[in-house]
Amino acid sequence: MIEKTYEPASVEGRIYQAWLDAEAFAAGAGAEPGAETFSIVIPPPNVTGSLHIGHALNNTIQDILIRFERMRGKDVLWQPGTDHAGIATQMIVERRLMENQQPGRRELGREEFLKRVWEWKAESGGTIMNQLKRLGASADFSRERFTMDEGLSEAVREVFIALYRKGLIYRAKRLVNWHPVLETAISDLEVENIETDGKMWHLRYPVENSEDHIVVATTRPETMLGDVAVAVHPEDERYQHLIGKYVILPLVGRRIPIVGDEYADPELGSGAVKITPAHDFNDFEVGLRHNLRPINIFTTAARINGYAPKDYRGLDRFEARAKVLVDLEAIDAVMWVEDKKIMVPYDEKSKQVVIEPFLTDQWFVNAEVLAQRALAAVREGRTKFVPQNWENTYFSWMENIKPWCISRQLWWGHQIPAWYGPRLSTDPDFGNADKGPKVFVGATEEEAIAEAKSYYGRPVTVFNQGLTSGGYQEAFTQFETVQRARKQPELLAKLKETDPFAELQDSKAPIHRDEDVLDTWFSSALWPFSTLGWPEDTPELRKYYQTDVLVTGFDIIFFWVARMMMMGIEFLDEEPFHTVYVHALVRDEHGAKMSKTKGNVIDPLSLVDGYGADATRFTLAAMAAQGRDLRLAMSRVEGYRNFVTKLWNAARFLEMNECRRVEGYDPRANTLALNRWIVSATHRAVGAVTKGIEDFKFNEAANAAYDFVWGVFCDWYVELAKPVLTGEDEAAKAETRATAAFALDQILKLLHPFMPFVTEELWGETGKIGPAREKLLIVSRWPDLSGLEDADADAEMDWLIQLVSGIRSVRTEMNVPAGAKIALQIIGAGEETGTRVEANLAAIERLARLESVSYGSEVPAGSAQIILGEAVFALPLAGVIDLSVERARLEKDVAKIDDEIAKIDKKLGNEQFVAKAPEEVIEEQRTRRSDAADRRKKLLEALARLT
RNA sequence: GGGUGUGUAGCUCAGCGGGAGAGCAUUGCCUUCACACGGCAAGGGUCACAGGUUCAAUCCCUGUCACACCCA
Repeated sequence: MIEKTYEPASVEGRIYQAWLDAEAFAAGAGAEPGAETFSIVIPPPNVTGSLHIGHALNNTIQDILIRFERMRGKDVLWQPGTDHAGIATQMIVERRLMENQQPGRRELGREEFLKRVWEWKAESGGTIMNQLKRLGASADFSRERFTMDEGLSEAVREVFIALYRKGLIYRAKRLVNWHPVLETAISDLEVENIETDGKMWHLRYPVENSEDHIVVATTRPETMLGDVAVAVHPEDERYQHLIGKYVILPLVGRRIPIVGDEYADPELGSGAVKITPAHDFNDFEVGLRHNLRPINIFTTAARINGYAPKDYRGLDRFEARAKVLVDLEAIDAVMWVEDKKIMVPYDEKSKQVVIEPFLTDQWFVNAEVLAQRALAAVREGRTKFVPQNWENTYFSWMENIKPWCISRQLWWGHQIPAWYGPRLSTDPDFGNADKGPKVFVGATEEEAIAEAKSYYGRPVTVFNQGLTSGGYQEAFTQFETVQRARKQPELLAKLKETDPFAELQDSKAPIHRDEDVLDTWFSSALWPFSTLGWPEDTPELRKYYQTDVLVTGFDIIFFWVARMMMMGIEFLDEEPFHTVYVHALVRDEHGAKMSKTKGNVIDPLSLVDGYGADATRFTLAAMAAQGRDLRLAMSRVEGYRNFVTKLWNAARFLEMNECRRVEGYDPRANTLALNRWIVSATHRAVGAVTKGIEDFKFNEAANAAYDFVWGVFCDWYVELAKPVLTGEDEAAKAETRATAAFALDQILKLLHPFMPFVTEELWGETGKIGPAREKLLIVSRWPDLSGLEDADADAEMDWLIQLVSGIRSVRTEMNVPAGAKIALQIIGAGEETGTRVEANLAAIERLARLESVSYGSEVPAGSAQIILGEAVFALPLAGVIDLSVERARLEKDVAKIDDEIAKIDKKLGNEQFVAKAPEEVIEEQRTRRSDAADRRKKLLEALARLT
């Protein structure tokens, strides 16, 4: 027996376990032999994360696609897993250490610290995957991967080395976005520019050997300590005479040139700008154009370093600003100050730390080269965006792609497989500080040592203690000193004088591994193939790559889509997916972005707790219209919870009326129009839902299913079936029972991708009686009712529904008490109407609450009249109804029809319309006009009869 | 400043060249033998504004206004 109420909380866990026990999520589960594949890789969520509503939408969509294709018999893989979220995870663990008053990571050392991170990951890293399970995600969790797994790490090393050898990865000194608290480079995508109330200081710099001065404007006065030039627009007449002259930098005393550069905007401020290449991206470019050597005045913690005057050293950047301003005031160098809205780069996560453009040695991917094929793939349609307009976002980012800084000054991540050593004196770059040390890249230390040995032609020593501790730096310096000395005999002789063994000091070359790790996205970019076993040539890789769809939010196009495309094409010569489905952002009811600080976050798990996973999923699907944000209103969730209940109760009703599935039931053999119709209507619904999912129009699919199940099956089929089920005609009863059970089966299948739990539960319940179920619903076949359309039955039921609705409307408008049974008299019925009335007599009587149905030749006086087709359906209510009310009702109908006729006549009377509109449109208008005219005539007759 | 998108019923949103739709909310009736998380019925819209294209515009084009987001 189906329970009286459906309680998601008590059902969902059990059903989910049943799927797991049946291994229904495993790659290829339930597939037809030799079926084509359908695969999706999850965009890997952060291992530190927990499920938010965006994940819920993202994964609901993936699960709908996966369950749908699995039911269509495809060989399906949904690959789950998480990424290691370098910065976020390291921060969490460091914070935990601090909170527990344990030693920090530097005291612990790399190895011990990493042990702690792995411990934390083991402890709470599974959170988000477990939360996905509560949503009903049918990913193959037996294949769950993590970006730091050995196999995936091997993929990272392989890719790094391959790109390095191709020259697509290089090391360079560049300005990067620097996080001065974490002391690491971060991606430009992790920076959020926030408009802030700031100030613009106008500073006066004296021109050398002159009474003249030049005024520069800046929002960051402290960076003046690192100024190396002043730029003016080359065509700015005010300053042309100064180009080539020098100013003396106040407080510092440095003599710096005035250069002409178009970067200086004559309209802005004074038209002159200070140039600080080490601390501003634009200034860096200006510096390159004018061969200005950047002066970095900050330490990695954004304190003033030794390149600035003594008085400022050790101050942090904000203290330095205050002091610089005081000191400039003192020499009267501050001309004036204005308030100004300025864009300040903040760390995107905390929005607390101001990010610093910082000049350091980092590893970069030459993304511009990799981007070319990734761009072509989309331009040439091998990978499509849905909705298509997201292509523009992809193009604009890819076309303006910058070198991708992939090194991070962290410990948690894939340590860069690069070792450094001093250069040999024979090296063309020997002694060139800008070129940095000699680099050896290898998958293992052995490989790196081998590389180094062949370079040095002598043994090497590997220093692992790090640059700061241990003797590496010392050994490096000694090696270089000897190398330098070898070039100049007198230097060597001098060296030998002080140290007889000096020459031995380059007998062993010191090398040292890069301490830094790679950007997390470097490994995420490989996800579509590294999770399938690459670089091994595995069966899974051959089978499931190329994957089919990447489902993602638009904010992630740059993060994942672009990088996965570049890497997939580079290493597998094929795009990682043929379709990118970009879904909406979930906002709150009023359209605001959800955020913890605003406190308007809707926790998907609390929705699951309150309304059930099915209602939560259905809501997200039903609201996932393309190209629009999704405002989540609780009333909608509640509405779909009601839908789940409705389905449950309908199934319960069928069970109570012994609507069992029948072995060998053939819908083609149905005789009753009611049954032929519901099969036909189910066929239509299957078509609409199928098309919706295929086209990624999940809202259309969900609404089609909703309308059919509630609006057609429950509201009409079940109601119309009631008289049959309680009637005497055993054959009709048997056919209706079997058909109802059959239709419910199709409904369960149709709804399964959206509402997996309640449908699987009902599948089980209805499987307890009648023929045994062969398998779980999750691996059952998607409905195919082709050939079961039935236009005659559709027409008859449409007529019946119109008749019943018509009578109901009149009853209400005439204030006939709901409980009162009334008589119906039919006048002027043709043969077809007569047949239809007879065939559906019981249903008409019941649904319209009639006590009798009879035929007459005249409409009884004082009747309410319903015009349907050629016939008049009269409700003789003399004495009960108010004739003036009935007249008003009919007149209103006439007015409506008149309006319509007038509109059509206007069209048909327009010569241009008749001449230019397509024939079928004109024909349609003519048909509509004649139908309307017929109806109008009947209504007028009915009105005439009233008097 | 550049780009993208959105303005349709009180609210949340579909539709997007030829008959204005749904859910919720509202109003009235109904404790009818699955379901009050229900049933039946009803009211409610110059489809932001102004031009244009077209035989025909809520839908296409241009502009204006408003809002949102992305990139500088």
